[in-house]
Amino acid sequence: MARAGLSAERVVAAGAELADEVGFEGVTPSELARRFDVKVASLYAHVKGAQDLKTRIALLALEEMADRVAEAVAGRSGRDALVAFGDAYRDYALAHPGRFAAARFRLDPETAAASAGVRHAQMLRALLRGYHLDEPYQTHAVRLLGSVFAGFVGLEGAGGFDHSDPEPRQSWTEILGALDALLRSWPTPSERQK
Amino acid sequence: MARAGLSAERVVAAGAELADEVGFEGVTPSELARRFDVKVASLYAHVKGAQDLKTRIALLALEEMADRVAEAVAGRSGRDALVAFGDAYRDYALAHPGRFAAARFRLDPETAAASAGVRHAQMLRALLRGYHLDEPYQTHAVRLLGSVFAGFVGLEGAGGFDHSDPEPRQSWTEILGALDALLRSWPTPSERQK
DNA sequence: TACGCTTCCTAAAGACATTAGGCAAATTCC
DNA sequence: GGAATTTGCCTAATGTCTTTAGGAAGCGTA
Repeated sequence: MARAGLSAERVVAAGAELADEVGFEGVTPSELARRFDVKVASLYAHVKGAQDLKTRIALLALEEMADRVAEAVAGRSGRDALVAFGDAYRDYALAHPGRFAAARFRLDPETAAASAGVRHAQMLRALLRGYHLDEPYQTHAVRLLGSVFAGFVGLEGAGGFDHSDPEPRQSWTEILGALDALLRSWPTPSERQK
Repeated sequence: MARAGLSAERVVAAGAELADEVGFEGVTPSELARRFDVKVASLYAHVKGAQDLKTRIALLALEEMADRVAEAVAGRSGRDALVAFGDAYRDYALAHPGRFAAARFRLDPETAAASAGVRHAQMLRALLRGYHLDEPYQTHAVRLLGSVFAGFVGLEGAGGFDHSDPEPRQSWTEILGALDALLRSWPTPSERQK
């Protein structure tokens, strides 16, 4: 009885590949076992179950995204950093739609707190240092950027921009530029006086 | 053999209720049949299958959201309309998380084209008339607003804002205000000269 | 009242997730 | 190098879900 040479890492990595091919919801222990040419039950030696598998893929995706973003923004600041951050995020999602969907998988609070998700937030805050925002505007800005990134990329990936004309890429560039301007003037002078 | 009095409408409505209770992915023909105290196969007289059921719930949610937004923005313009739009959208998602998730269910292109999803885009464009943007900035703006709305509400609903301090509501208000300012100065004077 | 349409049923097949228990391959230790 | 142990993969079985086929009973209508 030859062994397939599985391991938790290989199973999760294959799950991530599978997600990119067929969508995150198509990632099932059964399909994965088929790809490894192994019986389903065998996977349970490496992964606790379907939930665990999805969670691990989500964690992997969060790590990978955080790594790419970190590399992209390294040595940049201000608008350059904003664009680098956004592009790294979006490029990852376009290249790995299933992993990106996985990264949006709901994790329980403890798992989320120990995930690379916190690095994402930290990097956003680091990016915003270049804009000299005081609290609570810094938090508002983190949420705004997170919302725009997740929202735009999610809609683009879901085909939400398929039936109107300019390339999504153009809107993306303009939006990043506008966000840069917005952050520079936030809070507005009139609000600063309060 | 007493009849349960089902119909496609009742099944879909119950499916929407169920989605809000247990999440959209928890909506299954089996669970629905249990709630109606009916055998699973009976549902197939009203709905083609699980996919059809989910699609119909998605369409219902899109309709409901569009109706609420339409009522909220009626008679308003500019910043008032923007805030009304955003609040109606967000309030709906908070009150009906399962339906909101359903509205983000991927529909095939023809179904999407015939759905209330197009009303959403039309209403955004109508809203933006108050900001006098020329193409392609109007499209960029539609995409920006769509991204912020979907992104913020999605993250909030997923608990993404649970571990930092200001209430999401505050960030939301500030973000809407900032978007209003952004749209007013978009494109920037320097870009207008090009 | 008898007809037909619709609603709901039983029955059955196929896919997936999960657990229990067994055997063989790899690893470790002498 | 061989024995002991750990580990990887298997068979078997159970329960859940989806879907289809075909039958019987309620409901409206002629």
